[in-house]
Amino acid sequence: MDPIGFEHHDHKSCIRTGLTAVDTYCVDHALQFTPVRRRVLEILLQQHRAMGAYDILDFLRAEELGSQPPVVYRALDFLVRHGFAHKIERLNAFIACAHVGHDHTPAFLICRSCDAVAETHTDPAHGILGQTAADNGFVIEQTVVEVLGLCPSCHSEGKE
Amino acid sequence: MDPIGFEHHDHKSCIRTGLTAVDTYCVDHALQFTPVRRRVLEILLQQHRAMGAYDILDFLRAEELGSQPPVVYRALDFLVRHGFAHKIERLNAFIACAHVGHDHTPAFLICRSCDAVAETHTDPAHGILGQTAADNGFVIEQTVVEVLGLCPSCHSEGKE
DNA sequence: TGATAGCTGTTACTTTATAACATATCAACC
DNA sequence: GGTTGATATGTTATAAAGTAACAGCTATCA
Repeated sequence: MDPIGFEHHDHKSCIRTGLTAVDTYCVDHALQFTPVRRRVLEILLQQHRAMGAYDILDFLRAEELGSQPPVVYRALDFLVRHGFAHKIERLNAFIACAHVGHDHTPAFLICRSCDAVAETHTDPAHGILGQTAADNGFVIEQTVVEVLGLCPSCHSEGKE
Repeated sequence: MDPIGFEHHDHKSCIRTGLTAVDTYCVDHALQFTPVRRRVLEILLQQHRAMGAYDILDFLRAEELGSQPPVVYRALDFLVRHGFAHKIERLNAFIACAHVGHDHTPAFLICRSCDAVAETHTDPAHGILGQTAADNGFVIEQTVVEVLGLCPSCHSEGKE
């Protein structure tokens, strides 16, 4: 499970693979992967970047697939709830999950210069943080890890 | 540096200590710790919880210390920029720093049941995440770590 | 003494997100 | 086959969070 986001790749196959994985998962788990939900995920996969809910809504509007905020927020809620997409809290934005089907705690590397986002993973239960939580009787359920900095290409261009 | 937030403590002294530490830091670093900025920090210390900007603004309004959003957002920006307060992205809220003066990467334990927030710290540069960033040439500048779950007292009360 | 830099006050606005209710779809069950 | 319940969508309206832009104030200092 390498981080996905900064390197070049076969993007068409990455969209296809992502949708197929979710199709399969939804069939297996009796989830309704409806047209709106599918299209929102497809937009996220196609754009391959963190998108605001209203950015996504613009796409839906253009194709008459729902035009009001609750439509896109509900679809995003479904996708996030089932791990098909993630919310980047720091950006108030959403991104397709790069590791559908793998149980993982996502972590994001966010470039502050070009806004590229790469998904990787982490293991909060171990290390100093997990130890602190355990010592204090705190029960970890979900972990948000978002790293800000400079991606390889912005860094090599000497961006400040 | 123990996590601060869930256990009982001498709260008055904690407010006093926090303000004094920032007073000193600002004198040493030629920062202007103005009345509005001081009062916002004091409110955060007194309330000892994550507060939305508009919650803080309500306090300021009541004492005629500025009544419009930019006033509180600017004060918060100052406090966050210098590490006297932190933003909890997940809650769109702010909290006084519990470790002023110590150079640290804050991490927060957030109870989803009672909204209590405890500040602890982490070390993102080490572990799997730091390794991944290094391997990919990503330069880490800032890290957001927010853990959601159940605090000891909500957990022991059997909250779901 | 006027020029600069930084802080505050205010208006107006943008962006992000949700409550509430009506309508539609579909499968399970009698 | 009609009823019911659960789930999804459509829509209006509004709440909550955050910012741009500009005017005015204060202190410092060349």
